[in-house]
Amino acid sequence: MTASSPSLLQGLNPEQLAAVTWPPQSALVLAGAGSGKTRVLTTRIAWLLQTGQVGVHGILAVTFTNKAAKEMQTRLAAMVPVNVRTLWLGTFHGLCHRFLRLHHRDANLPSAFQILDSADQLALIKRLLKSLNIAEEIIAPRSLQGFINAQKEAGLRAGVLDAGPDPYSRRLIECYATYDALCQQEGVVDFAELMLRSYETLQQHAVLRQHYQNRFRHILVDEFQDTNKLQYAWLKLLAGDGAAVFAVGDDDQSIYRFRGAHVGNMTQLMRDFGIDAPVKLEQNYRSDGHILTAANAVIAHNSERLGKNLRTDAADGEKIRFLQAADDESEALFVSDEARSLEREGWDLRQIAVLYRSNAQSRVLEQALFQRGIPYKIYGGLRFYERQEIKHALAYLRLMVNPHDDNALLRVINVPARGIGSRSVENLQAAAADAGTSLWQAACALAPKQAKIAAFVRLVENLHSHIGHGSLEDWVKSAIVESGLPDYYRNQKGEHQERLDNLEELVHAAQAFKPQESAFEVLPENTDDSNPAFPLLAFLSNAALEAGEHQAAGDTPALQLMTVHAAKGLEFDAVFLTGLEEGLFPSEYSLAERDGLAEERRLMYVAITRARKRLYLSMAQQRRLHGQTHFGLASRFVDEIPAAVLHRLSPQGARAHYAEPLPVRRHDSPPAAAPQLAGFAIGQNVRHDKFGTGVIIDGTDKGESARLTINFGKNGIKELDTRFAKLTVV
DNA sequence: CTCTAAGAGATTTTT
DNA sequence: TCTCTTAGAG
Repeated sequence: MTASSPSLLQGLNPEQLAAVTWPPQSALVLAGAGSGKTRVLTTRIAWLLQTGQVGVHGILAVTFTNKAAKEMQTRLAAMVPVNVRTLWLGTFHGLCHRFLRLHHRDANLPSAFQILDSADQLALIKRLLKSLNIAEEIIAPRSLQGFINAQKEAGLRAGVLDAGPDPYSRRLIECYATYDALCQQEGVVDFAELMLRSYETLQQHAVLRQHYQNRFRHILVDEFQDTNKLQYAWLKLLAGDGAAVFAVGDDDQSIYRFRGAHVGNMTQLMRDFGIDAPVKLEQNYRSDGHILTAANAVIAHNSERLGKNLRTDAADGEKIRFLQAADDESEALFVSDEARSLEREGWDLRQIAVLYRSNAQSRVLEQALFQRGIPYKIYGGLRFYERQEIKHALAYLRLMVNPHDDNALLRVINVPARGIGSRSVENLQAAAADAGTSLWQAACALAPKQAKIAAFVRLVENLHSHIGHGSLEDWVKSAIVESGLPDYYRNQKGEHQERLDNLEELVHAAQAFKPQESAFEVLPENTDDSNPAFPLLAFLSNAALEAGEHQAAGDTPALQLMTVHAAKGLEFDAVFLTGLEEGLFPSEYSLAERDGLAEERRLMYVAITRARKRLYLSMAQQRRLHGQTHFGLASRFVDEIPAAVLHRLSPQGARAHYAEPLPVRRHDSPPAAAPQLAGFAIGQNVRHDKFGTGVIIDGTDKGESARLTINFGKNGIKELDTRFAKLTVV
């Protein structure tokens, strides 16, 4: 074995070095925000390879997002020469997809199975409910979708679910069973199915299981705190008795419980794999001291942590600025003005983020930024492969590979309009149901009698005939042109140019597409699967698994707007954390859930640790939400930040003054001219001996005194008379 | 088929 | 308040 080259381990701190050179045993690495997590993970792989402890063949490296997988791949390639084809590095779903392509027969799937994205899944569910004659008022399609996905992510099939006495649950379970049968019949798998089917296939086929258990000696997992129960079971099954699992994660950054993430997997891993204690990475290379102090202080309010405290060699830096704005509009204007000032001072707008708890908050911010002419970019819109025109084009491509894809057929049988209205489609569906065939077969049967359906059948047959000659790019071009989509969009009034551009872009994407994964390579053992449509199949799978960027990178510098969730894993020179109000952040919903507050606090921790140099916190005393005015108190999370690192800005002329420390001064007059309420006013913050601090949300003047409605946050909303209640203005 | 109007629902989201 | 979806009329 050659000694590892010094350059590989150079520059690692002692913690990182310990993690990277961990003996070939399982480990749980607790990696704090900004502690060099990705570096440790990739260097560990490089080190294992370089020291000859394992071949590329013996490594399985799993991430959650395509972005993270690519990042690792790039970094790894820079460290050691790796054959990307033999390395199993990818997302959970990407790897399961590869596995199912390779072993589709064992998994009982057709070789050309297709992947349903969430929207496709929902469409199929709606169709299913209709066919079962279940009104959407009885079972909402979205809740059924949530139910099915949750069950699959818990590893449960309809057959093993206990209906119990509740007829609604029984209904859901029946729908789940029918849904699975329908998917199987149509040869489609949803995201959760990719995982579950892989897991079951491994479980049921001992030879296959042993093959992979013997093969993967080192299993490395990124963002381990985000794994759900099924993913954990899958990892455990693959690891078997012999593999070393190297899991990197941060329990304090677990913010995806609502979609099935199970932090308990971290302690479970320690138990199942005999790990005595986690390896901790606590040295932070991102944020200045005060920012870290705030982050540590906030997260310390959570119990049941694995325990970790970030430290830095950096200076304290600037204090955290906190603004209590009168309302959401002034908050937004403050952010806008401040961002512009920062830009003038030489900060890069791309390195400044505006974060919020919920997407609805972005509107006010957008308006203010637009008003001030500050370029911004929002993360969270439709992604490339989710756009209507792209999904239409993809539906034609799917019919090209497999005309029995009912979802695809229904999507485009009348787009562009070709005289096959809802009535004709219903007839078609009835015919298919009667004959027990796909819609395509029913359409072919009806074609001799109905000219319009015959035309559509001819179109699809013609598309199908392209396969076997020409390139992927040619096929995509043909599908777009022959479908008539470009004319359809050209003839539509309104903005169609963007859609036409996107269709053009789809052709470019096909041109540039190279299937990266070996899943589509023809294996010696299944040579009969040399399906000539494989490039298209790979292209379609890629479109479903990797829906593309939320926003084109763009070259003009722009402020970055996103939810706190979307900001996880990113970092910025300056961060504006807005809407820090009780009920918003922490969200009202979370307070009702068990451990909901702890998760919100982790979210706050994530938000704080995004900032390198400067952090702004802001709240609005009055905010319009869903058409109603809400009066909110400052978030409890702000109070959890030590006063010593917090600098409260005065709302008036915050910009003009904040260069010098200001005395604590709060806004003490309501934004709207309010009637005198015995010296109080709506919107004011007041303190009561028993109820604590609250905000006046309503009041009636009674001459000498006033009757005030006060929101005391967690202590409830009280009506108090100023004659009796001892209230002091804060 | 397309347009309009009315109604419901409105954390967080990757694959 | 706003946005998305769907039902019904033209």
